Amino acid sequence: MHRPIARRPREAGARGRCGYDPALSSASTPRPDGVPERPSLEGLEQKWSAAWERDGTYSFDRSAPRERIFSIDTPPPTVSGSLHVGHVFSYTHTDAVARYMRMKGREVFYPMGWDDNGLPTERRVQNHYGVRCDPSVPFDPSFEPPEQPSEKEPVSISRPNFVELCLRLTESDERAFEDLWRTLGLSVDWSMTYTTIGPIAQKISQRSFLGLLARGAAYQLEAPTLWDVDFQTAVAQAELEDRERPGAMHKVRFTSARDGGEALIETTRPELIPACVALLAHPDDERHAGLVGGEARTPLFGTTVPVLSHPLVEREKGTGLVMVCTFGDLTDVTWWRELSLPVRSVLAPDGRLAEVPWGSAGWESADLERARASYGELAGRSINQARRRIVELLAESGDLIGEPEPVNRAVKFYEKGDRPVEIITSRQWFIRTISQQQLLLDAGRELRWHPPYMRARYEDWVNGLNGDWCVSRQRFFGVPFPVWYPIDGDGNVIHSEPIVASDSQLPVDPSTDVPEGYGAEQRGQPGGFAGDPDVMDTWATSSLTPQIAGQAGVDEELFAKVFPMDVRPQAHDIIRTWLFTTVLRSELDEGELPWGNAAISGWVLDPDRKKMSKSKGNVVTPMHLLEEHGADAVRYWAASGRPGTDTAFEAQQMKVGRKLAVKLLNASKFALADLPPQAEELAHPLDRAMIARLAALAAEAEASFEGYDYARALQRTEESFWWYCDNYVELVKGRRYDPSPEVSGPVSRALRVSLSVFQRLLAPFLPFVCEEVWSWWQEGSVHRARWPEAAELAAEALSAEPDREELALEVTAAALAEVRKAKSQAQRPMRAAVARLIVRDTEERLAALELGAGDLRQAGAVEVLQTEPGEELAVEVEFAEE
RNA sequence: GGGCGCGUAGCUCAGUGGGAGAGCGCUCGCUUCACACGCGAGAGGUCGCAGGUUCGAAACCCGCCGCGCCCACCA
Repeated sequence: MHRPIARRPREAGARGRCGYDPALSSASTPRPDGVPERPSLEGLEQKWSAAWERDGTYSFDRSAPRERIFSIDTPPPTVSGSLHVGHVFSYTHTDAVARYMRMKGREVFYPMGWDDNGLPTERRVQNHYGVRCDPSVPFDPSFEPPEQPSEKEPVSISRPNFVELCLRLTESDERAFEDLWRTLGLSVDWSMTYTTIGPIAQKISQRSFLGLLARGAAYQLEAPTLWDVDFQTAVAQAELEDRERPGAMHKVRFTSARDGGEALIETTRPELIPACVALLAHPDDERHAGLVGGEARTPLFGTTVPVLSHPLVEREKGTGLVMVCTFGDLTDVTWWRELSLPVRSVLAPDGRLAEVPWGSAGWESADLERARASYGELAGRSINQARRRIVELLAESGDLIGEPEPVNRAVKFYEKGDRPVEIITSRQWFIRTISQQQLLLDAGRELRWHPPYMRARYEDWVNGLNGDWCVSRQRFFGVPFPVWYPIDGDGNVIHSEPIVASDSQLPVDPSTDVPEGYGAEQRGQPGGFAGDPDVMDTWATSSLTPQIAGQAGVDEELFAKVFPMDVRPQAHDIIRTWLFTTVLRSELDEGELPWGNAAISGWVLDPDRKKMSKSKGNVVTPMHLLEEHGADAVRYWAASGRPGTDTAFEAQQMKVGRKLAVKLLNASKFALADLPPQAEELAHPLDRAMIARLAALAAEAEASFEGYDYARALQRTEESFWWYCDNYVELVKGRRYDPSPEVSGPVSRALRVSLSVFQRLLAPFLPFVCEEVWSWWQEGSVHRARWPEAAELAAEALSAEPDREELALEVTAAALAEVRKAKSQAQRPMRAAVARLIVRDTEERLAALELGAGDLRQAGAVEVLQTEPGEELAVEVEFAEE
């Protein structure tokens, strides 16, 4: 039995009134004739970034109350490196969240910093200007770099002059970065930028250091320190990385001092035999029980060393007997400390074996002449040269047992270095971390991590700390330690009694500034003073970015408004450095977390899933990308990378993003161009169902953003938008063009409301195209419009039978899809007329379909629509004669 | 050695207790009155392997395999 469906749409159901969102109600203002004939993405970046700058769209209003402010501890990119796709990727994530928060009514504190201090800049400046920093050279206010830089004979200049050149060079880098960020559409307030070498950063960094010093949380110590022999500076545990290097295991004979018996050890570092201070066995190792407690003699040098036991010795390794040197690795440091061993150091800071005073205290030998002769073969040589030579000497003396056995082993390198780090005793500044471990673990648990599993990396790191944080570097372009040391009458520098800078002096450079109570002429003189020659580790300043951006101690009112910050966005590879040190400094200085949330982003991998890096030659320059695909398209790709997840670089995804942007242009044009006046309320069940769906969508996108899951918000919104274009828009076309205002008025309203929602939901991701389509019909920036409220949309869509209407939308769209399928399979055009359409489905679904029947007939060009009960949706299509 | 994450269509990925999905790519069709930077359709999967829990598992539990990363060791 065929049952025709009534053609007339049902009367509108009951609906309630509610307070309107300003953006919703502004849709009722007369439409300006702002819809272009051929909408295009071309030039939107320039057009809108200029407009945003002119209108101060993103300027931070510091008069906002504290609870409304959302503050972001933006990562300051290293300006002396070049920008790469990874930057674009992660900064887009932050920007999407910032834009969401702004639309939610938060006043967003979103500054930008430039990390310009540190080694990378130093190296560039040295090469670029042909200069070399020498802190002993006096400041020359009129210094200009040579016109023809000479690499062979660099000009020695003072630290302030050197720093000035660093600033000059980084300034142009910073402009290039800002250009890129503006083109990408970061909603940063560009009046709030800072640099990590600028006076405010220096002042805050030095003041924090002096506070730590006064409270005993910073101290200096002459101690074994990780050391890079090329840069000749101390480095920190956090700056180390493992690299696989080939080496060789050498079996070497020591002799028992008691009976001349053999004591065999295995080592990969035979060049350190002259630095040997003990042999160790495991306490339970029967094999060496006879040796423990006695003494042994080193081969070639005849030094007498104790044989001791320690539980850290591994019995299975080598002979079970290990030589302790000062210092071969970090385990040596542990043994040296725990067993109170002496220091016998052979390695100079430049990575060569130093001259040592054989015969004097600590350098006694059973055969001094031989020790001197053997060591004479090594002194002055580099580590590798010395190793080769001592192997020859050991072979000649018969103390090398068998052939060296090649092994591949992981060696620790300074991450920017070319040779393995060594451990050298020197005087350095430290900040206490070991005594803070529990505090730091508690802080890590209090912090909300996105995604949560990233906390594990932090905890691993804190639990694995093996020494306090060494913060001094024997470099120049960094923040100096604000201390001097008195020089006694005999010319000795008294490091134990540092003269600290007064707070009003900050920032100071002790290499040129003079401590209070002294005159400049007393520098370096007996009875005078000497400036601390070192600078701080770059992380020692970067760890204060919340204080620097918020201008702690400089603009207290601002700082109180933005600190603690809401979120720290950063990549996972610097959890152990930047994140860890920032938590540490904030806990030490402020006694609280620096931020409530840590939003951790992944890396960009090349299509072969390798990390993109300059050395692999697989880096794509970001400006080129933006020019080729457009900023919105690139942002789309970036925003589809989930928090914390490494994402492959995919130009194809950018093309998809561009399609989405174009679709939004065209859908907006369809909805808005020559749109009839809107009615006061919705009238059609399908319209109400669509708006109800949008209410659910807005709620889901909001929940995702609140959990920093911008990717899910984008995915759901995009999915919904395509469904809307392909189904809803097709279904309502007939009513939209209907001459009767009774019909076109309500659908006009539905289109305005729905378009307004999509334009706003997509605005955090596609800021340029969304601003463009918003400008066609709305006042003000979409980026200052209010986020669509689910409750208001639900009220707009209020219906007497919401379930049936929702089902109607679903079934009608599904039936339309079936009609399209039939046309496609019959290879007919979509506008081909259908003489008769029979829809079979369950009773409930057919009852719902009644509500959408008019739209279905129109959209499918169906002349007669009939329904029959069935088990699931099926259609029968009779085409009209052609 | 410890930990974290991942393994779903050719590719990139969503789906976390009840119909195996999206986009891209591929194939076929369509000048459709917002859009050919378009529209419609189709093919394509033992959801890493094995066991368990459950009426029911891609999802939950146990084990294994593979990939990536972090930490530790690195005499």
